[in-house]
Amino acid sequence: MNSNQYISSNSGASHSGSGSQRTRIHLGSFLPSLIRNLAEGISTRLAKTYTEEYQLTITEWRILLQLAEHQSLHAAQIVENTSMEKSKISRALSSMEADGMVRREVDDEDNRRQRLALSDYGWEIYRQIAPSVLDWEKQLIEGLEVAEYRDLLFLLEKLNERLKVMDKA
Amino acid sequence: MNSNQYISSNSGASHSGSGSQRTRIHLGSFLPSLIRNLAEGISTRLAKTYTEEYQLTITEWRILLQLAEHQSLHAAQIVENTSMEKSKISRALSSMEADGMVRREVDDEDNRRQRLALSDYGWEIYRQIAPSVLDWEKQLIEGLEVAEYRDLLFLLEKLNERLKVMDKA
DNA sequence: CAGTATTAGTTGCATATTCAACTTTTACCC
DNA sequence: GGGTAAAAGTTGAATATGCAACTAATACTG
Repeated sequence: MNSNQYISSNSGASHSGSGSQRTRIHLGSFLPSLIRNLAEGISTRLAKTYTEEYQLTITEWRILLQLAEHQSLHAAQIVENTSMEKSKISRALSSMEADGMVRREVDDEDNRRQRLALSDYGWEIYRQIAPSVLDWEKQLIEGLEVAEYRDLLFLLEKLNERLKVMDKA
Repeated sequence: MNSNQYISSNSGASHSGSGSQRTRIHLGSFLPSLIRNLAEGISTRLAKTYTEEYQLTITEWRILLQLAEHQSLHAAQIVENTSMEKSKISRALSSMEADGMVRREVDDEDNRRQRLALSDYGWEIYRQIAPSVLDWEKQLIEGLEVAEYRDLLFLLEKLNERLKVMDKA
């Protein structure tokens, strides 16, 4: 890692203790904004890859990704994996089922749940979109050194874990 | 940085070249999803800090942040800084003005634009919310080493730059 | 095993968001 | 300068979203 620029922190130099004296937020180092802005920028641009040619919404695309990754899921697992509202997911799934992309079957083991899976048509759409999406991501990543990319994945994961811990507290 | 876990990359081991052979996306290392999920998780949880006690929407809060940071802006600059839709910002500003948080004056130099600024009341709200928001962020960051935090800021910035470059291409 | 609590998912409804079309003003250019 | 293009915001109308209340099923607990 070769970052040596000075960045003033929102949480103070000591990086420990509790109770914030400072009442001014510095956006240049305010994590929630930085991450959200970046996410929005990435999503918006990437979405052009698939919303134009296919009529997928971003939400549907994200669900498609989940189902392609795990092949069989319950809605609650998608909620867990994506941090999206369950009502949002419920409606998106209905729409995707109506379009024939998704199959839903009541789970034998628990009749409240339903087993979700991509249909053949769902897979077909996925296969058509995935390559250009991967290509776009590749371009994005080419802005980073290999080590930086690895570190980034590690850090994102670490923050996710942190979020979970904070939820419990 | 002490990340030594193996993470398979979506863009292939060589990390160079162009044209993707692979048609399967691995969510564990797919940057758009990882970043978006994290952003969503952070925003949602943090929002509880200010939506419950004040009736700010996330959009309004983000605008508040912008105005507190730059003290005088045009709407277009908020669009630029946040990647939000200009109509979204337009309506949020109207609402914020109606609530007395924001002042809008037509810009002398260009009558299409308007000079935006927080009112005293706007600042008051900001001062009431900022501490707990900073506190929450501090808790989040405490999950990282100091060097990791620095690296993260660096990487987020680098990706933003990369996005801009890609837009031009 | 009865009664209560939890969980999975859906839905009503109010609000928020998007896209495109529009107004007004400024910039460009011959 | 006159005419066209571009930019800053606004707005109508369709859609998406979030919250809370709801149904149905399972889990817990005495």
